[in-house]
Amino acid sequence: MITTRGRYALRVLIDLAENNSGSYTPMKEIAARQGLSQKYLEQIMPVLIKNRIVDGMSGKGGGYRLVRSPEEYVVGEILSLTEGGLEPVSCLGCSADKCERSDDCRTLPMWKKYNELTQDFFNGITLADLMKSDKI
Amino acid sequence: MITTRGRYALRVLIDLAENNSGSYTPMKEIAARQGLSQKYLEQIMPVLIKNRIVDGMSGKGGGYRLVRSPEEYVVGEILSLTEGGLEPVSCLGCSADKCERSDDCRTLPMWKKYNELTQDFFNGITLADLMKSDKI
DNA sequence: ATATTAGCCTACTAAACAGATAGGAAAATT
DNA sequence: AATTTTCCTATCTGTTTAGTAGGCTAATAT
Repeated sequence: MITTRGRYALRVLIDLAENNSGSYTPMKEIAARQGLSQKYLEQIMPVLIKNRIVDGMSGKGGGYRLVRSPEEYVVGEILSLTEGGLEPVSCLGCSADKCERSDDCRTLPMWKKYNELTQDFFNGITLADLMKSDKI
Repeated sequence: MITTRGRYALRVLIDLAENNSGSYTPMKEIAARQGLSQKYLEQIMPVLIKNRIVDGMSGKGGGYRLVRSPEEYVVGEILSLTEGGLEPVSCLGCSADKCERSDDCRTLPMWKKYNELTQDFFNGITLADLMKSDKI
């Protein structure tokens, strides 16, 4: 289940893209427009900063800014970063504690295929696609 | 994320299908073969009984038995029942507290499409498919 | 009768996660 | 120096996950 972290991150990025004036947009504005807690969003942003998804600027006149054009943002990347992966079962996670039954697990191939399906789906959608909803 | 409830339920059904002798298989045997807690499985089984997925028989010689042939079991049904739905975001759940922004939500169409993709994927796989892993 | 087995029920726990709230430090701009 | 804003850390409440433990009843086969 996709949590608020991933969903809110997407909404912030869409908001930034739709209200893009070239300058920085303070989180206060975005939170008000989106009806979300500013403090909670401030917690989600650092991971986007560290991974060069957005550019953050402190001080008066500061805020956040996209660093690419909307077509260059892939939804799968945003969700993976903010959710910490999109794997449908724990055995496929990065902290994969290698199940000893995995060699003859009857369901593992299914989970793997579903994982690929999920990755492909979300990697096939860009921020620009989300803005013109008929593309989805 | 698919939890142990859904994954274990599938493993129980596969075990029943693979060791199908026509008679009833006690949970003790299944738990031992699959390396799972019998008590925990006992918690998961009632939902499968109530929805006529398996047939349970008390007393000596009792246990559980499939009521259909493996080709007639769809993975999506098993997962939906044991997980309580497969929706990727809470706004698509049955206890849908109708988000007031849903009319112009930029991401809702994506979640809906992903939901359909997920349903279609798991509804396209049967227990019989899981048994011959090359089919996946 | 006795042993076996599901079915049901209650209670409990330990750990993690979800969804925040709060306070303040650091940086940058005016 | 004052203000704005990011950025960091801590805390909190409630829920979920993944079990464990125990016992009771009803049904069934031998």
